[in-house]
Amino acid sequence: MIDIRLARERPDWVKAQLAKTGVDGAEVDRLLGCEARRRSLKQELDRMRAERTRESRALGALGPAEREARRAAMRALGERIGALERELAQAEGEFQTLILGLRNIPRPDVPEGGTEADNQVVRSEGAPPQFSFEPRPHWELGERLGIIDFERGVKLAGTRFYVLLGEGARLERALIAWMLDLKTGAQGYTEVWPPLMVNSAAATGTGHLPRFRDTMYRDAEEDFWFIPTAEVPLTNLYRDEIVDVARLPIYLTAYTPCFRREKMSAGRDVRGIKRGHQFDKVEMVKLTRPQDSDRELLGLVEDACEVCRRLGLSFRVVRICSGDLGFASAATYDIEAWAPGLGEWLEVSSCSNCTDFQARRAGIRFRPEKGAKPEFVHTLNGSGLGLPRTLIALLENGQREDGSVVIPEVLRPYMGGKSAIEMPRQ
RNA sequence: GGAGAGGUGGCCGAGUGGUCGAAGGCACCAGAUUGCUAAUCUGGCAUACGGGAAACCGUAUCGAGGGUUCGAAUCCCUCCCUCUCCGCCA
Repeated sequence: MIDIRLARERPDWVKAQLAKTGVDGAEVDRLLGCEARRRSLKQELDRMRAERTRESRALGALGPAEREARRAAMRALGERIGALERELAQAEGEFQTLILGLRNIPRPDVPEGGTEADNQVVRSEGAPPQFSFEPRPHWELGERLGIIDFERGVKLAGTRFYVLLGEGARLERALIAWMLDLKTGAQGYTEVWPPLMVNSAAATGTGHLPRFRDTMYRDAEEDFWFIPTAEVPLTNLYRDEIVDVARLPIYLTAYTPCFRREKMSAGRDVRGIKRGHQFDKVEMVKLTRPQDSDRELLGLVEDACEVCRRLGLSFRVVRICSGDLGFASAATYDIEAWAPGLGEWLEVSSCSNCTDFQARRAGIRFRPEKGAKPEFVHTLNGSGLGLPRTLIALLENGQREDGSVVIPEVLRPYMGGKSAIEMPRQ
């Protein structure tokens, strides 16, 4: 959530910043109006409670007869306090709804723009492969190789599910193991194996609740939400804690399956493995001091690029414009890998600086120095990478005319030394 | 799932209706002191919100939420969590 004090002190500035993301200034006005009402209610309530405390203590010292005489008046005061408390609770609830529903403020250097079309390609790396034949899409390659089974995925679960088989399953496992080795090795992240279900508090901490409850799967009876990304458990690891400043920055990584309803994307990307209800991802999360987060975002992007680079993929880095930023993000870079079969750039990673937005929601703080007041950390997250789209890029880039697929050098030790996935014998 | 015990400040731990935000201890910070690498003494030391230029003041917070009461850490109800034992299970 945003800093309500900032909004109170510089409402015009906050409105101007949020306007860049498409937020109507009236929303900020509503929030401030509600906050003012809440504050004045609290002030009046504080006065009345102070009176009650004072009088009650005096009563305690009195004899039974006098106490009895004043009881009615005190009771009336208690009832007025109760009424005011209910009123305050309602205002407080409204305020929480509003502030939890308001998105993060973009960093000042984020390019302004309304939609995806205004995103900027920052740089490109790696030449796209040239084919002497028409490159096939991954679903064709996967089915012919017998490593992706769409029909049986539908049989088991439904549309948007698939099954990886044989070398396909092995390749997925190889990618996970290799990526984690890279993250935990040269890149210095600490590996985490978190719960795949989290409670509402955690889902609220990262900004997924309350606004995006429709996008998550949940347990019907208990307060469990299937994680849409490992960002949720990783960022919430230190929820309601004051982390030792000497430990910052904290780098975390985890491989997890991710679960998304994809209701909003009905009809989009229905073919292939680009968008499923369940997918694997290796995620990176950083907790940093506020003054370090801009620099750490660049490092995060670089850590994701390095995965593409070592896989031999052709990729580009895209700076997301203000209007296309995610809810919690103040600055985002996407990394897109070229998929020659699909003929499109695939978002394989999205790296964001969420500044103090999530830290405020989740209560993650640090003490800059001994005796100083705790401040909110900055949180960052990025995919390193999303597995299905990486798999698409590998299959489509590595394909040969006979339908076999070359395995990148770095993955071969994880694939039993194999250098290619060959077509099955008829 | 059943039975029992328990959840109090950074930690340990007292407190069973009234100046209790909460004794005491540990840890921490400041000062004093001692000729020795630490001891002793004194003082300070929760968080959030609101008001105030500030000193400071007010309110809330003793797992969470309700209730009783003039007044609740303390009594009642519901829920959550932890521990022990039993059952069940990968």
